Amino acid sequence: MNEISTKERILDVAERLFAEKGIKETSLRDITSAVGVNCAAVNYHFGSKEGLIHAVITRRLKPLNQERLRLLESYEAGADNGPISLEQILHAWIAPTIELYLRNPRFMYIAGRIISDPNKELYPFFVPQFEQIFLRFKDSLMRALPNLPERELLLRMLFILGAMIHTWTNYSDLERFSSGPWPQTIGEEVTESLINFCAAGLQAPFPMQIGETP
Amino acid sequence: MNEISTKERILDVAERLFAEKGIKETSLRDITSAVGVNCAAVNYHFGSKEGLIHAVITRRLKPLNQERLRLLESYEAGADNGPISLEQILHAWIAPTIELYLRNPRFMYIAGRIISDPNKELYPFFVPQFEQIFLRFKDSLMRALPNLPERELLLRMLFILGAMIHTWTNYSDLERFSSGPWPQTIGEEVTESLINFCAAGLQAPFPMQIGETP
DNA sequence: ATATAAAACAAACACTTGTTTGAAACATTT
DNA sequence: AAATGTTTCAAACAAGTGTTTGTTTTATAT
Repeated sequence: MNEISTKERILDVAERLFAEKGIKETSLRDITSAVGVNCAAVNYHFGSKEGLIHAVITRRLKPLNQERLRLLESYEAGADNGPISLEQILHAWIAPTIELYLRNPRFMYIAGRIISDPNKELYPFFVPQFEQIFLRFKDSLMRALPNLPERELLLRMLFILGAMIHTWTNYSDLERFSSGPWPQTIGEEVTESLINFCAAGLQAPFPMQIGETP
Repeated sequence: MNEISTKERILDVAERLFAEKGIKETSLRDITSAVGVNCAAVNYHFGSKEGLIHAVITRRLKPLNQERLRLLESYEAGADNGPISLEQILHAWIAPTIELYLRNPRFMYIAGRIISDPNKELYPFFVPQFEQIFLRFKDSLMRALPNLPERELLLRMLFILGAMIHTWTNYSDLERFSSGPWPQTIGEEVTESLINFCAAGLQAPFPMQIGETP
């Protein structure tokens, strides 16, 4: 009755292997043999390997961006048309990713990898899912930082994106540099540190800026 | 006389193709046919594909880290044993990468990709080249920020690393979000913005910290 | 010029890749 | 129970992978 369908089991295993070995480095036979089905199952259920990749991505990315938008709008509604704090904007942007990471660490590896992939095969599919939400947050940040030139704001958003993605994918590497014990997985505390760091970076005085109101 | 050896031409082309298509996605035949030599040339000169990859990396990474160390030590020598500014530390860490990027944008793509690659095949080779210099900068930062707990410092260094790498590899993506004209390549100005952003982030007050001396 | 070493070559090797095919097993509906 | 549609399977396909082999060309040294 409550069995998981083959289609969904393929998605789960593919997500895991994509994260562990990389997308290109994972063969369909790796996936299907781990699931325990025939190698043709992927082509049957998803049409092609690319179809499988798309399905793996969309399954997580859609709810993630919906949650981001939901949070941002709830904060903005609470401040009725007034500007909301940087911390709130950053929280709406970052917190859902950490929640998703806590529930499913593997997907974040995949997302981070696709974004930093110079082979832009997946870009035409991936970027449009980000465009809308990115512009939405850009608008929010422009209202919160009215004196910051657009170019500088975009650069700082790029820095934030990089810090966030890199934290997902490389947090565990820090263990070797720590003299004390190092928690194996990312927790709420890291979210706070990241938001804290980024908020300070966003508020950094812009060198060329004159007559700024603090 | 002044001809470029086959070995070096292979390195140049491999670097270009690795950056454009990815390492795993680039076949030896892609490289050798672009150079105009036989497909066995790579195995002859570098032993294997992995040998070629190692050679491509080391050629750029070694001078980069040497320059970073040189800058850091020159700053520290100028302050005779006193603490040096965050901006100086960050400059020693970031500026050489941008200089390398200006001279050779392609390598930075490769480096960024290897770091964010979940397939850790290249890690045992790549990370040791970073370990020493990373610890060196960690020490410098700990002296400049004596009140910051080690864990928080390491996290912030991770954020900085991510911002830097992501800027190398994804700067051009910002064009689509800019309403005005967007310079195609990264210039000195971006370095300054990055250092500015990271310095502010490093100096962010740590929530759990009490009795801090500014 | 001749011997010796280095470099480049064509051709094949064994292997893996994503995909397709046609038949078998299963489930559902009539 | 028979017919229909869905899912799974074994087997093969064509194309591409890194690597090895033995030979030929080129350069260097005696």
